[in-house]
Formats: sequence, structure tokens, C-alpha cells
Amino acid sequence: MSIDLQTAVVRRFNRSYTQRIGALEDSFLGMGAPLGTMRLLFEIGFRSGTVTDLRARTGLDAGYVSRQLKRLTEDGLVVLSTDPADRRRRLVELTALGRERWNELETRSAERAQALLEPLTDRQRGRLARALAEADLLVRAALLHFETVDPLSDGARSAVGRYVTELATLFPFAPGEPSERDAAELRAPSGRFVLAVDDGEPVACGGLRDLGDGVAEIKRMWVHPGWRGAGLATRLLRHLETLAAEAGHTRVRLDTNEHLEAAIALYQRAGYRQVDRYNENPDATHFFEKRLAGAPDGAAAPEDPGTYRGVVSSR
Amino acid sequence: MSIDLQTAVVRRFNRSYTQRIGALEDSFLGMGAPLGTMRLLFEIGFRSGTVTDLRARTGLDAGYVSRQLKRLTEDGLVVLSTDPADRRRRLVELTALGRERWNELETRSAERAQALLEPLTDRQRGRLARALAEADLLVRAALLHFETVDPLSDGARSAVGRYVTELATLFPFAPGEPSERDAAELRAPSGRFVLAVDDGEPVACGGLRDLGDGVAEIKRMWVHPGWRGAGLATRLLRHLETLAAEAGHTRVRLDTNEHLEAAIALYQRAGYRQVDRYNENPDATHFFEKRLAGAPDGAAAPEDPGTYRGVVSSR
DNA sequence: ACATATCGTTGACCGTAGTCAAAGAAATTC
DNA sequence: GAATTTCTTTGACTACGGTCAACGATATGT
Repeated sequence: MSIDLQTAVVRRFNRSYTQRIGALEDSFLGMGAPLGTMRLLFEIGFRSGTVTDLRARTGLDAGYVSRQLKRLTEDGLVVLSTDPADRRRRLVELTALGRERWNELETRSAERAQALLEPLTDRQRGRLARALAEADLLVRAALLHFETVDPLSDGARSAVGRYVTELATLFPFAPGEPSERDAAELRAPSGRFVLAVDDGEPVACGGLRDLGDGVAEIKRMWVHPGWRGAGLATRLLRHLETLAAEAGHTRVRLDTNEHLEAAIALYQRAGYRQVDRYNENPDATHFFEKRLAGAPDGAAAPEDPGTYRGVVSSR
Repeated sequence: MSIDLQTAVVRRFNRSYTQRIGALEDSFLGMGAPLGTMRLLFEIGFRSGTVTDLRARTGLDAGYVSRQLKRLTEDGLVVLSTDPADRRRRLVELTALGRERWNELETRSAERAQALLEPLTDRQRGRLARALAEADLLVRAALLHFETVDPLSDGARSAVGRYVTELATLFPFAPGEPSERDAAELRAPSGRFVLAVDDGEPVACGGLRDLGDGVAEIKRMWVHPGWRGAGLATRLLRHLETLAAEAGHTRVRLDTNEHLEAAIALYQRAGYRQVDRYNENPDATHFFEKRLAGAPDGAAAPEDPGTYRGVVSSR
């Protein structure tokens, strides 16, 4: 399928979906309060906290929010209180009535979705759900981006923690605590650590460290299990290679474990070739290397971006 | 997959898609004119005609449209002229400048869609496009509804015309012109003709006539080729059976041609059993009958709503 | 020919969403 | 302890989308 055709499909879908389903927000209408007010109520019900927090999440103007909250308070849907920790701040919470309304919004939204499914036969319903789940994963993945972060930041720690936990379930693997020394290797200028985050949750990560002689090593590459099959690992690998090339490296190495079959397949698809053991890592059984495009002694294999399902590199 | 799970998938998709893609309409913004004005411009560019027509298509208020058109005229984007056929009416058309702007909107919208695809690998792009195409078909189909119309109305004629044309390509089939006498049989109270329309185009049709003795006959069942595989034929068949039952019939018959294999499979899945020839129709080779649920001498086979691909009944 | 209906325009009006700046109260910095 | 910053509220204001009723011009039915 050509890119033009794909674009046309996305546009056609956009049109039928937004036109026919109407804005999702429509479910907020007809509840006696304007859309904006209900949207805020929904947001508060989703997670209550300070007004500042609420504003940050919604990106709305302070004055606007203040007035909406006033209205909601008058309607008895929320209560405002002073934050004891910082008495400038105010805390927002739903009242029992507010929670009731919130549930009503939830119900409406669910009914809306059911009304869409209802006319279809069982089989078509299943097909639609599968197609939307697939589209959802891919759309989310498409809009994700990799950010270079500090390897000891909360997000990085959380991602690496998950990575380690997952590896430990696949083969005997007992890493030490993440040390400052380990982390320093993955920090600029000689190293990198990239992270993709969705909704506050780490989704993928990977690190790069300098082995000297123009060689970079890829470390701690991981993709969240719920996000696999969307090409994230391929993109991540490519991203890391680009970062390595930008830092002046001409080759990338990595080690991995024989249990990580999907990862090995990924490396092979991406043009890595197996090499001899180049370190003492007891967890590693397989070693790979790739010459970066543009590097002298070129002959880098053409990339074949394929689907990948599974955990990635070891250590 | 349970209906609750399916509903959850739809809701999750709704949220990620509308939140992340933003309203499709956003591409109308930042063009120096408010959204509503641009939306109208887009609609005119899509198909120009009378103001009434435009209003009917958009569902907007007469006063509102009038003002928008005034603005667009002042900006030199459209021209208004009196309809020579009815001098109360006015014709709207884009100027060259208006067409230019319209193309700009198209470009923006396409860029938006491409930006979504761009980060994905080739393979994932293909997957997303396929998933969205599938979802598009099913969503459109789900929101379609069958309407009982006069068998000689424009829509019905158009649908039957397509049906006849299509049959003629599949086997020797030379029907006469649609006669008033034929049509009368498909008219209430003794008969029915149902039609599904999307965007002015006929998408599916089917008729019902009275054979006496509590038997109804299904005629001219057809689904638009571009809409096959979305369960429309199954739904249409079910709908016609319901209409027949409501009219007091206890059995439904139909004839078809051996070349229409998909149709025959559909009837069998839907619980029809083959019977002896019951008419002199030279185009028919196969004959089916089904006892309607609730009818005495019951034992109607359980329905298995399966996917259907192909033209439907003969004649 | 007259009554009636239709089509578009115009004026008056409304609520919603949102912006901006001023200001009071509380916290933090120096 | 004074100056500055942060958090929230309030008043003033704006554009936008939209509704309603009145009106003149044109068509249509009888």
C-alpha cells in the first residue's frame, strides 16, 4: 500500500469517525451544564487534587477554571478546601452528588460506545473491536517520542526496574542495584539514555555507552509488554543508532541472552551480525555488531523493519 | 470477546484518538477565518450548488449560513448568483481564490494524516491503514439504517438499477423496465421495499411481496460492492424477516441463481432450507424457504450471523 | 388574481469558551 | 522583615457559534 493510499485511508476514517460518532465530548452535553463545566467535572473525578494540578492537566486558564469551580461548587458537585500544606492552594474534590454525576458521564460514554456496536452482528462487533484495538495501539505508538533523560531520573529508574524484573522471569539474572557508576556511563557526553513515556508510565527505554575506538554499546533496551507489536523496538533501535552516529561512533555492539529470541531476530533484521564474545558479562550468550551507515568500511545491511514481539537486549 | 470488553475497546480508542489527533477540524484553524466559516468553505468546495442544498447538507441555521456566505463573499472566496431556474434561490460557487484556499485545507488535512503515519515503520503503517479501513467500513455500516421507501422513488430505482446491472454481469439476465405493476407488489400494505442510503448513495436494498397463504417472498436483495463484508446482508435479511413477521406472515421464500454462491451460503447460514421450484422464474435455479420464529410448526434453525461477501438474491 | 408557501437576508439577541490584568493572601527568598 | 514570587479570585472584555422573528422577493396552487 502506498503512502498516499494510506494517508487517504486515515483521512477517510477521520471523516467518517468524527462526523458519525460526533465528538466524544457530546456525551458531556445535555446534562444541564455546559460542556466545559462537565469536562472539568470529569477531570476532577478522574483524579482529585489541587487546583494548580487540575490546571496543569487541562491546560486551561486560571480565571476560567476558577469560575467553573465556583459554578460546580454552587451546584453542589465539588467541594473546595484549603491545602493544609500550602494555604495558598486549594484542594478540589467531588461531593457524593458530584460522584453520581460523574458516574452518569461514564454510563453515557459507555452507552454511546454500545450504541455503535449494537446494530452489528456478533462477528462484525468482534472485527470492529479488534480493528480499533490494533489502530489504538499503533496510533498511540506513532505519537510516542523518545526523549533523552538522566539514567537516574524517576522515569528511567522505573523503566529499568521493569526491564530487570522481566528479564529475571526469563532466565537466572541477578543484577545489582542501579549504581551511580553504572548510570554515569549512560549519561552525556559519552553515553545516552532514552525513554518514551505515555500518560506518566514508562513505555520503552534504551541506553548507549562508549566502548572506545568509535564503538558504542546498546544497553537496557526494553519495550513495555502492552506496547509490543507496534514497531517501537525497531524505532528505538534506529533512534539509538542515530544517536550513536551523531556522537561520532562508527559501530554499535550489544550483547543479549539466548532466551531472548525475539530480540535476536530483531537485531538480525536490523542488519546486525553475530560476533565473538567481547565482554565478560555472564548473562550474555550472544553478541552482535553493526557498522553504522555512512561509516567507512560500509556494507551495512539494508534495514528490514519488521514486527517485533518480545523483550529486548540483556543486561 | 464480551460486549463489555468490546465497549471498553471502543471507548479507549475514542479517547486516544480524539485526544491525540485532536478534532479533525483543527486543520481548519489558523487560516485567518473562524472554524465555522472554513467548514462551510470546505463544504462548498466539496460540492457547489444552491444555498438551500448547502444548508440541508450541513444542517445549519439559515441566518447563520447567510452571514457566513456574506463574509466569504467579502473575502473574495465565493460568488453568489441567482439561480435562473428559481430566482428565489441563490447559487454558491468558489472563486479561484476560494479554490486555492480549499486546496490548502486539503493539503493541511493530508499533512495531518501523514504526520500520524510518519513515525511508524512501513509495516506498521500498513497495519494501521488496514485496521482503520476495516474499522471505517464497520463503523459506517453500523450507523446505517434501513428505511422503508416507495419502490419507485429515486433512491429505490437507483439501487435496483445497480442490482440489475450487477446481476447481468454474472449470468444471462434481461429484466424488463421497472414497471408500475412490479413496483405495486412491493408497496405497503401487502409488500415492502427497504433501502439504506449513505451520503445520498444507495448502499443496500431489498423487497418483500405477498405470495398469499401467509408466505412472503424476498426480492431484489442487494448490497453495494464497496460495503460487502460488514454484515449488511445478514442485517438486511433479518430486517426483511422482521417486517414479514410483523405483517403477519409465517414463512418467507426466495429464489436465486446458482451463480450467486455467496447469497446461497448466506441463506443457508440464516436458517433457510432449499425447497422445490415454486415459480416459473427462468433466471432462478435455487429456491429457499424459512419458517419465521414464533410461527407455528416452529423449528426455525438458529441464526448464525456470518460474514457475507457477494451479491444477493436473483430477480 | 389572490392567497399561500418558499428562499434568502437582516437585526436583535444569547450562552459558551476563553483571555488578560489587577489584586489579595500566603509562601519563599534575600 | 522586606521584597518577591506563587496561587487564586474577580472584573472587564472578546470572538464565536448559534437561534429567532420579521421582512422582501419570488414561486406555486386554486
